[in-house]
Amino acid sequence: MNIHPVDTESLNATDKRDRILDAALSAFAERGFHGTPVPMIAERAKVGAGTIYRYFESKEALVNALYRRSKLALLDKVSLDFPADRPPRQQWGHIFRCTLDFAVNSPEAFDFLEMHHHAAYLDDESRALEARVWVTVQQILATSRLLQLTRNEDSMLLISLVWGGVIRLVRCAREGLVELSPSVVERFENLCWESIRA
Amino acid sequence: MNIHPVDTESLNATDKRDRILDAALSAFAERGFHGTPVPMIAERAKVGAGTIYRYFESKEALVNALYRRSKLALLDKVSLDFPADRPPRQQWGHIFRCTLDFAVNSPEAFDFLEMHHHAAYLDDESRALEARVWVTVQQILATSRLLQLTRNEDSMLLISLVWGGVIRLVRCAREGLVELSPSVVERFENLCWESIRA
DNA sequence: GTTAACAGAATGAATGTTCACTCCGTTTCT
DNA sequence: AGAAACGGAGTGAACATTCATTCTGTTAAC
Repeated sequence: MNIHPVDTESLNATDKRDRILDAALSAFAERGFHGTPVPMIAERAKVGAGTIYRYFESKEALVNALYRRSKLALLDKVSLDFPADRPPRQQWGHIFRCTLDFAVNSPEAFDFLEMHHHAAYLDDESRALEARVWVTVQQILATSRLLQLTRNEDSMLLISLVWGGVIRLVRCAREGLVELSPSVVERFENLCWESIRA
Repeated sequence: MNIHPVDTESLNATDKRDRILDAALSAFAERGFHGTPVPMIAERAKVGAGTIYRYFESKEALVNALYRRSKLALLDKVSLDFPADRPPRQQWGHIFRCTLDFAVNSPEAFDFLEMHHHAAYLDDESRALEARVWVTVQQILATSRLLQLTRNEDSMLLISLVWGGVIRLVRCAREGLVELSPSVVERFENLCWESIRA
């Protein structure tokens, strides 16, 4: 018997859907897709196991919804206030800081997005989103290359080096091998830029 | 009683053990640890499911044995003919080429080693091996820094950038976004070196 | 204003499936 | 022949998913 009044706000459907997504994110980021039982997600979300199936058709539909939510969260962060009319150096700085911000403030989402084996269960919509992001980044780099501000090198190689480096930096920070102090962040941003600039 | 050598016997056994490890590697690299049923490994290795338990105590013991075998394969490759008495530039080239060689010739082992979620099931022995490799790399970089041949920067940052970049390059190649031609390999090797040298 | 009836969201025990691992009859060695 | 290795059906546990039921907020009746 619950003698306290029920908070009707918290029973809002959107809110519950988000609770399930949040719970799934923390579980997947920690244990992977196959390593996470649906009932565990239900427990973390504090809902019945059956409730999850009111919001998502299947475990696979859930992980896809989560993937898109996470990817869009990062994409939106970068897109907001993107300095489209400033020099590539500033554009790079913006992307870099947004990404690190995201990694620090939403570590589970960042880890989840960088996990392997997404390919095995991602649906067409998720893959389309992935491709969209990729094309955007390449366009930015192509532009700065035309301006001769970055190296005259295959953009895939430059992106690989810098993006791989950022991901690795975050992982090292996660493992306590590096502290992401403002100084370290700034130095790494410069290090990356030095490695791709003309 | 048995006056015959047991060579044949043990060779067969070793061979079968390797078949199981090979099968596990291809399955784990493709589907992850939790996503791979033991009977699937047995089928790929063309042995009975029970036979696996003659060679490995559990699925977890199997993945640990596999992890160490894969890690040591890369480590041995780098250690063999390591140009310890040549300049850091050549040492880097050696590490880089060995790693790419490994990624190209043993793609499953490379992918498997770079997967997330090893932490969840790796035992002490596996983690000790991991640490050993890490320390070795840091020592090499520390030396070249003393010689003022690489940037006077936190070695963790330099390693993050370069190692992260290599991993990302391999993944891009895997996805068909880059072709690992000799020219690309050489250019990326130089790109990495440029990014860390003094 | 109070109560009864209703709609549909939520639940968690039940279901059928799949898993890691075992056991024992068969095969392969010496 | 005897021993060791093997295979794969068998086993209980854990899984994803379902569904009969409960709960809750809203409305209708008086």
